[in-house]
Amino acid sequence: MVSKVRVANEDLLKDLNPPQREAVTTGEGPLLILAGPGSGKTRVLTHRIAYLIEKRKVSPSSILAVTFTNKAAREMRERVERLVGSAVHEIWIGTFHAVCARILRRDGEPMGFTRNFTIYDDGDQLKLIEKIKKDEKFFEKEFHSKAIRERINGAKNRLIRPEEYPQDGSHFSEVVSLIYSHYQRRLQENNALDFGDLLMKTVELFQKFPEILKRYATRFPYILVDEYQDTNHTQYRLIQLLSSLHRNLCVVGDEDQSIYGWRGADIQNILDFERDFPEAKVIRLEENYRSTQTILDVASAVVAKNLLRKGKTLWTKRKGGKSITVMESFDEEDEARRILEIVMKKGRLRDLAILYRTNAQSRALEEAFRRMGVPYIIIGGIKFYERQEIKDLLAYLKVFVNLKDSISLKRILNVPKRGIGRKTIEILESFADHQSIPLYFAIGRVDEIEALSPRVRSTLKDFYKMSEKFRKSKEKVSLPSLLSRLVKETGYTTELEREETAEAEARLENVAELLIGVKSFTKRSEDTSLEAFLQEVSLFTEIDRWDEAKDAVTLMTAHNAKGLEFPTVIVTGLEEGLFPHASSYDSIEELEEERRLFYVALTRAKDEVFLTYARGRRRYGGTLYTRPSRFLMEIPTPLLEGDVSGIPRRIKVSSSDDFSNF
DNA sequence: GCGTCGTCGCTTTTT
DNA sequence: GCGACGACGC
Repeated sequence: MVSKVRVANEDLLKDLNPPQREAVTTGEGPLLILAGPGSGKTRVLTHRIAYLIEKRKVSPSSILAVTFTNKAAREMRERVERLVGSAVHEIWIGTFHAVCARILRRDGEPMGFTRNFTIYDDGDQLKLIEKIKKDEKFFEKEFHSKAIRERINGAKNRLIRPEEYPQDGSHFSEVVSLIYSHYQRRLQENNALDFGDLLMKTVELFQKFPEILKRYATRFPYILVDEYQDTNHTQYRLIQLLSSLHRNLCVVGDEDQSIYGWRGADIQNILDFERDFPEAKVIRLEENYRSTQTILDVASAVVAKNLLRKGKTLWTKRKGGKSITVMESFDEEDEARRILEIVMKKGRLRDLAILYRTNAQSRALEEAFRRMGVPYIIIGGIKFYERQEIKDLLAYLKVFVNLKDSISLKRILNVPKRGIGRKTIEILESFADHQSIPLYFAIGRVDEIEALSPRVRSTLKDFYKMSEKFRKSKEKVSLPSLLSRLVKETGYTTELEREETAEAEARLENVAELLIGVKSFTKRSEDTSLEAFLQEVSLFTEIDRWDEAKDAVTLMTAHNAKGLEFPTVIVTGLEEGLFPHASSYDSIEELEEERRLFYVALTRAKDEVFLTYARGRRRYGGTLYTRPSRFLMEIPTPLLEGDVSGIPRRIKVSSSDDFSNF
């Protein structure tokens, strides 16, 4: 093992091309690496970290590497470990959210929550907003909770506090601002933070307590950020603050792959890097090691239509390559059938990815695959950790860790059914409000609540006793045994077993899968505490589930495909209104983002690309007749084969076209 | 407190 | 065209 590591060290620069080598060896000062798809970005990042440690004798503990997904973080960790061995454990490698959660658990207490805070997902956010609407009497129907949530999230992405929420004179902006401030207060009462808070509270912590910032900024003289084009304003500020002392900031990104603008990502962050750091060195990685020249030509031709970019020229030693095949279908079922024909001709199913714009498109494909018995994996859609039974069990665990988490508590009070209904919860909540105590403590004091019947009181006491027992045992027993005892003692599975329906069956399977998941977590994780498990689950993403070893076709959205590669890629639903999506029509920025998304989809392919579109698509029952996507038209005709005659030279989109159903 | 019926929103992408 | 969730009745 030791000798292996040493050999790797000597080879640290051997297999790198000149710009890659420069990116790895450039020492101090800000560095912007513009890395096209397939240009060895992760290779450069990992080798750079190894080079810092081995050649520049930088302590591993003074390096911070930030990514967007757990998958990217894990991959970076594994690859750095191969280069430097166990020193990798001292490096902070993690997603923005995980790194912030770690900082806040250590030092966040002055911000008004304790280290065992719960992380609320979008479902929890919605419940909280709805509760506020009820309590504060916002009855107007036009205030959709989801719209309010989007506004609150958007504000947090831009580091805007409730009292700073911009007023445009509309009633809605007043309501958002008001609900936002209630919302923040309630989060604090629940000792909970949402995703946006993880980032925003960390920045606020650093701004309010410069000595804490100084500690972190001193500790991390070397900061690396992956996918810099996807950072939002809050993440941008965070990185600025952390790197303010040493200015050894290395960011890697590609403005052409910026596809998260709708989530607050600001493409300007990467475009302005040289303005922020005038002394920055800029390195372009333009040699592509993934795709054929044909694929690159197509992708480049498409993205060249965008105006908001720095521009780069991708090239590869893999000259030529198969033409891109266009396929026209009658409708989505026909499309699925034809895709299956392509799939059947290929030997290894894991070599194939089918990409689409919206998750809803997976349905027709899924049915076709199932009918033909072809193995497939769908990433996205109904997520594992968002399934009811999983959320139920996790809610129990969350309460054991954080008693103030009333959202989770309410979820489990009557699950499985124990006769605690709406009325009882109302009585408990009103008592809790009057006493200014969290709901859980109200349950501990049921004897003081006269409005409750003796029977309900005794049920609540049983519930309380059981919770206390589990809560106290969580330090003593292992996580898997805690969970299996919980399942048994609450009677959660007994209730499902009695049902004897296919749905209950599936739920039982999911519960079993959760138990397996907990076991595997305990095996692979250093910190096997319940708290650590809950955090991992909260920050888990769909793509983390992707298992490349399994021989199955992968179905996912183009968004989820970023960072992956496949020998064959099939991009489906290339129709006006769908891809590009109709919601992007009213702004150039959004249309350019759609085009970048298409670019991302194309550049996942190593050898072969199929592009499909349907003439009509079922939507809400009716059929919508569609035209081929303008993106097809942007591909130079000589590079295409197949049903090219269906693609008009120019696609006119007139205002009379009805895309309102999209 | 629980089951049934009706309404509404969904299908843009998610850490 | 369906699923989730809320209102209402028992």
